[in-house]
Amino acid sequence: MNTEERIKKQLELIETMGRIFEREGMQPVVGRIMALLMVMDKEMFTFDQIVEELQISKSSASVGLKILQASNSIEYTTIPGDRKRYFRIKSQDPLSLMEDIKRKIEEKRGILTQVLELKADPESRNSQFFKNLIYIMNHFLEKYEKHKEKYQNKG
Amino acid sequence: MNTEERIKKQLELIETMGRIFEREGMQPVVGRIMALLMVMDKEMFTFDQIVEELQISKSSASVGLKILQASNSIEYTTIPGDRKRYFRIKSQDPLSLMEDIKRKIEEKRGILTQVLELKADPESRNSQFFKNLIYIMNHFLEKYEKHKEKYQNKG
DNA sequence: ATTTTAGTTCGGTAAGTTCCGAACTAAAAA
DNA sequence: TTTTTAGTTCGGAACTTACCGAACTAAAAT
Repeated sequence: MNTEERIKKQLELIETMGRIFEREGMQPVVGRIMALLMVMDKEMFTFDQIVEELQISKSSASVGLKILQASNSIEYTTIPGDRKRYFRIKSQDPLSLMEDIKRKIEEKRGILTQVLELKADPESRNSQFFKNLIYIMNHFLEKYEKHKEKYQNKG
Repeated sequence: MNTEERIKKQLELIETMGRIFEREGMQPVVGRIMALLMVMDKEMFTFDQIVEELQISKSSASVGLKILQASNSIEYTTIPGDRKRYFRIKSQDPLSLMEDIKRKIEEKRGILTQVLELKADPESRNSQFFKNLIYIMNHFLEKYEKHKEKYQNKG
């Protein structure tokens, strides 16, 4: 694959990823900024480069970048003697991805526990189903913790 | 806690759960139908009972129930000599919850793999970060499979 | 001192979503 | 045969979101 082909595919991937981020609740422009910062060979973009590359307004870029910073997804560095901000994705601890998933499972478990506590009949069809769900959630959360420990110790 | 208190809390929980489902992409009415079928002591509701209980229009109920059936979240039974449909949540295999999570991780891994393949420099900051993410995803997917097997064998 | 750079903030608009009521249908009951 | 029941479908109103352009600001360059 030559460079030209590669760049074309990268641009396509930005659209695809943008839609995935959108499905997860980001607004379209925000998702595409995130995707841009992830896929291109250049990994630091200035405000104007983002505006130019994605063909969006300065205001959308400004708001979008603010949202991504607030959600801890990107950061910027500055170069002395250069007024521009250079934006890039924030490379957090890779485990934080798994921690997000864990938190979501815990949230669901919390809700199901409340539902169960409020049931008149703890043996009803739904009660039993929810007990099962909670059981499996506990099982996997437990296993997850063990593997996290191992992973952290080994590095 | 007496029955009255319990029912009041159940109604509150419907609102809370509705908002959680909303955050996950359901439209408000759909989320509240789902929550209703989950939390109340009665676990089978007719169309009219849903309309009445949630104070929504018949059209919203009709569309909402169709969406929930299409997404495999609810089902209905009928009673011979009774024209009404009795809707209830579908209690799938509890593992399917974990399978959903697995699929999402796999999807993300697929995208990151594509990103990585299109990078000019496979040792760039972002490339390295993505490699790390993919590594940890693989690690946990592998462990997940093992535990699933164990769980299925034991029951 | 004034112009340029690098953004931010505000107001409005276009598009999309969500929901409702009214009119409809198909089957069962009267 | 007419009426009732149990929904469905359609069109549009009300609201929300997503984005833009224009006006603005604060710092740096000229």
